Amino acid sequence: MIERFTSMDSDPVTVARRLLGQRLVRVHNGKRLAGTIVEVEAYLGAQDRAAHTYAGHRSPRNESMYLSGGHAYVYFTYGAHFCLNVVCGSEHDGVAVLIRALEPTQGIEQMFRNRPGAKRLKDLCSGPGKLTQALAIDRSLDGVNLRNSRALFIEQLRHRAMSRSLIAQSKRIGLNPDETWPGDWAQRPLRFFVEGNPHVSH
DNA sequence: CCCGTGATTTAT
DNA sequence: TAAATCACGGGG
Repeated sequence: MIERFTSMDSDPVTVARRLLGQRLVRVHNGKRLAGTIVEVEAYLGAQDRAAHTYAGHRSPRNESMYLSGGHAYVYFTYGAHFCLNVVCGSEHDGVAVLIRALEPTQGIEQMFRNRPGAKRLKDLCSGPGKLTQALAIDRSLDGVNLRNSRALFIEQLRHRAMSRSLIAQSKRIGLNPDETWPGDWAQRPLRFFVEGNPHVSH
């Protein structure tokens, strides 16, 4: 019996590390689409220049990032892409983990149909916008509870976090260069990925 | 390297 | 009201 991953109450760095190696599952039109999480980023809330909740900012877009740990925060960006975050901590914290890449494990044929143009398995889920397209994740899933939703959830494949030697760290992707950012927020090693896994984003 | 895309945020 | 920004992806 496979259990759900439910330990999202911790800080986003802890949750980020624990999410690596677990399985994201989407059930859409009666089909199961799933993949192993291989790359994530932590966003630390009011103090974090790169977080949507920086300085306590609130808007219709980011409202669900203030829900309690275990909810989904899905937003639309660059006129084309959806990104999926796992909200962490307690209600009002505004902290989350961005899911950046998956290794596809189930429903792969449907994922290719969802992403016309993708040729190789590696093209399917190797980026935050790619994986939401492959798994048919959009704003209709914003705010769902990943602990009890039947449409979107996370299965716990391993009880302990992945071994430290398999987890690599780096600065987060796609942020403004440091000179425009007071402090070192753009440089902090808040991206975590499975060392050597070919499905990590490029 | 460049550029489309459009919601959101920030400047005027 | 207008302009800039953006946790991106795809194509050279």
